Amino acid sequence: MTSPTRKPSRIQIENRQRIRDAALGLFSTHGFRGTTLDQIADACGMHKPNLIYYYDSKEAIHVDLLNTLMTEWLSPLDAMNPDGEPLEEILGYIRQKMAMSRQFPRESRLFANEIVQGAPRMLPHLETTLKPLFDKQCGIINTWMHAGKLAKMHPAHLIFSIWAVTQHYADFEAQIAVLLPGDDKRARGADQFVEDMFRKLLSP
Amino acid sequence: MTSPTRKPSRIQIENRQRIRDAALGLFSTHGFRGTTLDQIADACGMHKPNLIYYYDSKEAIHVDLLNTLMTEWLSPLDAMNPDGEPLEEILGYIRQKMAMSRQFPRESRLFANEIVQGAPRMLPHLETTLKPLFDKQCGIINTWMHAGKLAKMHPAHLIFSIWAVTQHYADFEAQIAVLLPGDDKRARGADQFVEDMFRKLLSP
DNA sequence: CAGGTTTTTTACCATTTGGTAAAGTTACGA
DNA sequence: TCGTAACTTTACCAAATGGTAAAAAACCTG
Repeated sequence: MTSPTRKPSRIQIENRQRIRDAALGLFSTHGFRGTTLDQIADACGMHKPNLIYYYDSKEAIHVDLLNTLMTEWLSPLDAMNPDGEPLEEILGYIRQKMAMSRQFPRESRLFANEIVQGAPRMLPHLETTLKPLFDKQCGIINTWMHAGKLAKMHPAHLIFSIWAVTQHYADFEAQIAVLLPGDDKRARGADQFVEDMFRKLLSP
Repeated sequence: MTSPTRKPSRIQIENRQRIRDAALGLFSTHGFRGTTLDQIADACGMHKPNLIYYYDSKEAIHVDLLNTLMTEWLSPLDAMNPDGEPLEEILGYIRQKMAMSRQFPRESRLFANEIVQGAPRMLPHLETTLKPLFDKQCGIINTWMHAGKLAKMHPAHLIFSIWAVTQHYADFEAQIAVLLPGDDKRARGADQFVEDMFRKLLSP
């Protein structure tokens, strides 16, 4: 690999992307230890030493994935506007989370795997990146509640419940597919239910 | 091992239990592939070949755990009484799920790991055991709703949301511990929030 | 307490797996 | 177009890992 200061070549950008995409699929369904370098190499049509040429180790791929995805995964939370209409801001956030569960289930499961196992590779990132954002948004929600715009409740637990319910549709998809077959209108039904649920909960 | 028809000896019962207990802790935090036989042997003070004496393979331990725990994990759902007071029956179920999240987080995470990864070793069990119970309880809830005892909503999604919110406290504990430190009153706050949330949601 | 049965331990093995060395090939700027 | 740096491939390795063979020890029952 070239010196760390040099900007990456076109080939580097492309191949790192190929690796991340293949690794995302595998890590998200088999976990870190359940995925082998050979599987990743296979999935992206490269040879194993070639992966190590682009990433120092298997763990480096995993860490890069987590860090790369963390920001975009959180961006809808950051986008909540303190000056907006409170109920619509939160419902908008919930809608985005539901859409992400459907469009990016691999990302959701990657994080789920990591957190369920105690966040061994992400705890620092949670402290430095997630925590400040979380606290800020809790503050905004709290302001809204005290202004009488929303029903009063513990903002942190409210966010937890939003994460729990929305991500559940991606993370526990295997179970849901068994219990509620015929997936045509499943997505719409879920959207409807979740929106109604939080609207009722939040209405003052 | 002795013939399969013979009833297990005292030592067999004890040692299988020791193995399951150690394996539960490890599988639930490192996943199936992330746990080694040596780790399990270490954790229960036995030698590796001794594990294989009691269980045919590492996978056999995992499967036995999942099957053994599935029933007790679901028993509160089964306990919902069609002739009881609807709101109290469901809130009672929710309280039990919250208590289980706190008392048996290892079990919760074991299942979470398994389901997130596509339930590779549990799909048949979900179909045969969980699905019928789930359908039955959805029917009961539906009856209650049509009798005007509860707000009308999709019963399946209601159960999903209960599972999502209650199990979230066990499965994502690592994240919650970062975001809401000072765990003294965290449990009480969670119980309060979840109960209020579903009471408001379900009131007709 | 004798003798077989169950349980534990030691030594070992084949495969898998993350990673390396180094030669070979391709891309690209001067 | 030529030389060098970037990239790819082949061959390989040490450690980890799931599991076995068989001897040794502990246990139970007649």
